[in-house]
This record gives sequence, structure tokens and C-alpha cells, in this order.
Amino acid sequence: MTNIKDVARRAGVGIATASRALNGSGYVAPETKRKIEEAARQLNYTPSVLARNLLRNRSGIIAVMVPTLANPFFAEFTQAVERFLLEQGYKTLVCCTVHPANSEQDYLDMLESNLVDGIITATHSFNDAAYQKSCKPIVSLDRSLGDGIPLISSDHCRGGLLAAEHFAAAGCKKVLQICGSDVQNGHLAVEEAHLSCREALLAEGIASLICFTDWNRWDFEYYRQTAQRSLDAHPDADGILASDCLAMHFLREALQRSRKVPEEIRLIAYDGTDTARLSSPVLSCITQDIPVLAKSAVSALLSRIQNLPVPEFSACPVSWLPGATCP
Amino acid sequence: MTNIKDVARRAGVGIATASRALNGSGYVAPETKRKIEEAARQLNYTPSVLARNLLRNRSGIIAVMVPTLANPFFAEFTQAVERFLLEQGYKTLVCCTVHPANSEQDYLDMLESNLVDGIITATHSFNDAAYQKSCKPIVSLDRSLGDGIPLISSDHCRGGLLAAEHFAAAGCKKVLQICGSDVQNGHLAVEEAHLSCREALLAEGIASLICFTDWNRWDFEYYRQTAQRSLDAHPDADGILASDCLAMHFLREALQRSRKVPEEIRLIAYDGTDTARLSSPVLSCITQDIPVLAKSAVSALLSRIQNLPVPEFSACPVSWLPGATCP
DNA sequence: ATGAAAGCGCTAACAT
DNA sequence: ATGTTAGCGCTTTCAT
Repeated sequence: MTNIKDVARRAGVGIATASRALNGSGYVAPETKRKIEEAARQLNYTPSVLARNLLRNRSGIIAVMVPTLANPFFAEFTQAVERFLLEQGYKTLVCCTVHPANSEQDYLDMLESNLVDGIITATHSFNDAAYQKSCKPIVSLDRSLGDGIPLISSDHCRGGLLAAEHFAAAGCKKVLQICGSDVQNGHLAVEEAHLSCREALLAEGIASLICFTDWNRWDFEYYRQTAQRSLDAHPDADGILASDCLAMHFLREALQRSRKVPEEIRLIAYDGTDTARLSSPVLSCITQDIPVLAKSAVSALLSRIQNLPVPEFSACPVSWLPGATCP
Repeated sequence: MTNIKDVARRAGVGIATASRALNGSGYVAPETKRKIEEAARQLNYTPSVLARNLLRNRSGIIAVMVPTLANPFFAEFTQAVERFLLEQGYKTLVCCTVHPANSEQDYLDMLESNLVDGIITATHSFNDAAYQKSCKPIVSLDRSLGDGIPLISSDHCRGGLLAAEHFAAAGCKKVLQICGSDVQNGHLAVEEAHLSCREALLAEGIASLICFTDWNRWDFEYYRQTAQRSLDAHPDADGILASDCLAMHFLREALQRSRKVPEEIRLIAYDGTDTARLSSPVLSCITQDIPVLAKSAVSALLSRIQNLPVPEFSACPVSWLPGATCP
């Protein structure tokens, strides 16, 4: 590794001059500058980010914590976050919490140890206290982590209403809502969607059945079982609201049982990832605006890093994406 | 930020002793050790990874370059890589090359500047020379980058044969193979699958039509158009081989045109991601073993980092996953 | 067993 | 305009 000292020596100047020339900071004679740049080029010099980081006490890296990238919602979210972070000069570290071996705590420790300058967390698995302990910049997607940690989420209340409207318009009589276990009741913002949907359904005289699932299982096999069991247990349900991946499983299982979609059973997928739109028939979706969520999360985090004021809460728009599973 | 100096002062010992106690390196009296640990706990001390990195000239971070996480194959690959890297004590930086603004070169520079200890690249977009220039640890997924850069890929030759077998068994007469443009002919290992498939088809007296697509477009809209155009241009094709995402689009478009699958047209998806298995009817797939690919890539990279010998090439197993689109 | 001091590569304050 | 020097926080000789 050739360092700045080598460059300075080769150019016959002091270290500071070399640093100034290379960084364009401070005065340096044009001719000297040329010599230094030449020397740097010849030696194929690349400054060590490591040293710079130590000096500035920042790494330029942001961690994104998600349950798993195998779930398209989190993959698309991470993708969008990476893009916005890059625009702002930051790199993105991914941390998947689904792995058996590791814990969110290990990832959180990276913050304390200055490996990352901030964290965007989109996980469901951990006790909030650990987050509260940290005074470093953290923002949360869709999960309330308490004071001082900005919460970015979609306008789930509206999302739920939209879903209810379309179930009603489609003439549903009994809707199954699949949502995370009540163990975490109130912690996940998306639960609001189920509550508002249920309320609106009941107001229309439509039955609403809430089915709880483990809020932190991400394997497709579990989704499949959930879909199978729910269809078995409620053969008379004529509407289903579930997040994208689950909805895709429901669609597949329903078709395999020769249940006509959408004639006998209507499906609304909550999330609206691109992947969900690949199904046949195309899923009718309530979409969260993933790029907007990502952009909000990034800008909130960067504000926190700069100690600028950040709203404790921001709700991003949701919308109805017509499909063929709920006319 | 409380540092090791603070801890040492509080414990009434020298800095070096504190360092030894905290790291369990070298001799330190049990009682002294206890005092130091106590002090560290009280001050809520966390060592700065930044300083340690500078000293050791390593960051403990590996970069994974993929076109986009919105594609399930790369999402699942990255997920698996992250898991294996974590097991080996490394963190994972994701770099998506699909963004308009950035270039692979920027990401490559991170290697030179010591921000990352190595790179696993799975992109399609760049000139190989830039990789050759770097003498840092790099391994490549499915794309030959030249001497010194280990290539990890699936046994695509077998994959292609498997596909051909199943097309033949299904009684296909004219198979459409959708693959990346020949601009990069020979660079992408997966092309081997198309070549071997074609050869096997022809040997059976089955027509094979190769359709080139842009090898570096990842947006779903482009996939949709590709599927539409191909179906329009070749209404008599009764078999289609395409990568997962494309295959999902083909399936959707075919069904929308009321083409019976698999009676009139058989589909084989090449990749076999979990997501592709969510379609209805379920796609028949040639699966690459993503965990094995990821594990091979990680272990090759770590060997390169430790200057151990690494095979220039390793082929991972593929297999046939029965589905409902090609009996 | 412990502490003082050097140094990882860089930047910035302070001379000159 | 340029050079000298003092750290950033840590680990690791090398004395003691």
C-alpha cells in the first residue's frame, strides 16, 4: 500500500502539501500541485478511507436492518434505500435478522463501535429497550420504537379503508384478514390497516375475521401452511386481505382447490411489490410507495445525523392498484 | 464517546493494560482485570472499530455487487452471502449497479481505498479490464473476468441439458430460448445453458430459436415487452426457456392471451428462486442452488483474502424442480 | 504483571 | 505557499 507519505517524498514536498493538493483544500502552487498529482498517479495512490474515517469519527456507512431479503418488500425497500443513500454519499450495509445465529443486538453494536453512522431498521423481532439505549441515529420503518426514534410508515389507516371499500364494492360477505400475532399489538404500524379495514367492513355489515400469524416468520413454507389452514378453517370466506407474499400463497392455494378467483373469493394483497404484480391473475393490491418510504427514511436519518430536527412520525401515501383478484 | 484512555484512567491502570484485559491478550492480574472490566461497564465503553481497522488495515466488510435487489435471484443470493459472511465474521455491503448515477468503478474504488476487504461481483455491466487492474480479492458470480479472479457458477451445461430433456419429453416442436444479447458472448456463464440446451434440442429434431435481449436491463416493464413481443413474433412456439422473472412475465402474458399452459405452451424457468415457485400454475424450473453458490463465493473470497490457493472455477449443481408449466 | 511510547494513514492547526 | 506537528483510538513492542 502506497501512502501519502510516499507521494509527498516522491514529489519532493511535505505531507501536508500533498494532502492539500490531493484534496483541493488550502493553497498550493499550481506547479507543485501538478507534481504531486503526477507522483500520486505514478504510485497509483489511493487514500485510505480507514485513516480518514478514524480522523472524522465517521464511516460513511449506514446499516439497513431487515428480516430477510428473500421477501420482495424488504428487497425492494433495501434497493431503494441503497439508491438514496448513494446519492447522499453513503454506503449501505445490509443486516438480515432472520439468520438463526445472530441477533439484532450484534447489529446494534455496530453503531456504538462506530462501524456505521446510523441505522434504518425494518425488523420485527427485538425488544425496543435495546434501541432506546442507543443515542445514535436510528430511524424505524413501520415499527414504533419510542421517543427519539423517528417512525416512517405508510398511511395504513387509509390503506385499510381502501381495502374495505373494494371488498365491499366486490360484494364480499366475510373477509379474512391475516395479520401478525397480537403479541406485538400496537408496535407494528401496519396493524392499523387491519384495524381500520375491519372497522369499515363491520360498518358495512360485512363480517371480518382476524387471523393471527407469527409476526416474525419469513419462510415460504410457513406462508403456505398458513394459507392452507386458513382456507380449510374458513371455507365460507369470500375475501382475503394479506401481505404480498402471503397473498401470493393464498392465490396459489385457492386456485389449486379450484376456488374461482375473483368470483368465489377476492384477494387483496397489502404492499404491492413489483413481484406481487407478476402473479396470474394479477393481484389487486394496496401499494405502499416503497421509493417514498425509502426516501423518507434516508432523509430522516441524515437529518438526525446532522442534528437537525426530525418529525417523530411521517406517513407515506398508499394507493389502490387494480388487479384481477378483486374487481 | 468514551475511549480506552478513559477506561484506563478510571481503573487506575495504564492504557496497554486496559487493552490487554479487554481483549484477553497477554498477562493481566485477575484483580486488575476485574477492575478494568468494571470501569468499562460503568463507562459503557465500546471499542472503536474504526481505530482497530486502521491499525489492522482491514475493515471486516465485504462488498456484494449485484444489478438490483428487485430481482429475486440477486436478492436471494445476497441474502445467502450475507449469512455466510456473518458466520465468518464479516459484514456485507450491498452495491446495486442499476442506478443511473453510479458506476461499477466507484464501487471498485472502495477496494483500493480499503473500505472493503473484498468484493463478490454478480454484475453484467462493466468492462473486465477494470477488474483485472485491481489486485485485491475479487470473486465473480457467473461472469468470467479473467485470470486471477475465481469464477463461481452453476453447472449450466447440465442445466441446459435438463431443460432440453423436459421440453422433449413434453413433446415440444419449437422452443424459444430467451437469453442475453450476444454482445457479451462468452462472458456470461449462463449462456452455456442456452448453448447446450439448443444443441440437445436440435439433436432431437426440435427447433430452437434464440431470442436476444439486452443483457443489462432489469426493469419489469422491459421484461413485459420482451414477453409480449416474443409471443407475438412466434405464435407457433410451444416451449419457452427464460430466467425466472422473464418466465413469470411470459406465463402472465401467455395466460392473458388465453394460451393454455402447459397444453399449448410449456414454460421452463431458469434459476428457480422461491419467488418463481409462487406463481400459479407453479413454474417448472431448472434451479441453481443459491445457497451453494453463495457459500462457494464466500469461501473462495475468504481464501483469496488469506492468500490460500483458490480454484479458478467451480461449478455448482443444478436440478430439475417439477412444476405445472412443463410436465 | 504493567506502563510508556511508537505508529497505523490521514487531516488541520499552527508555524514559517 | 509550504512544512512541522499533534492527534483520531487503538494495539503492540519494549522496557521495567
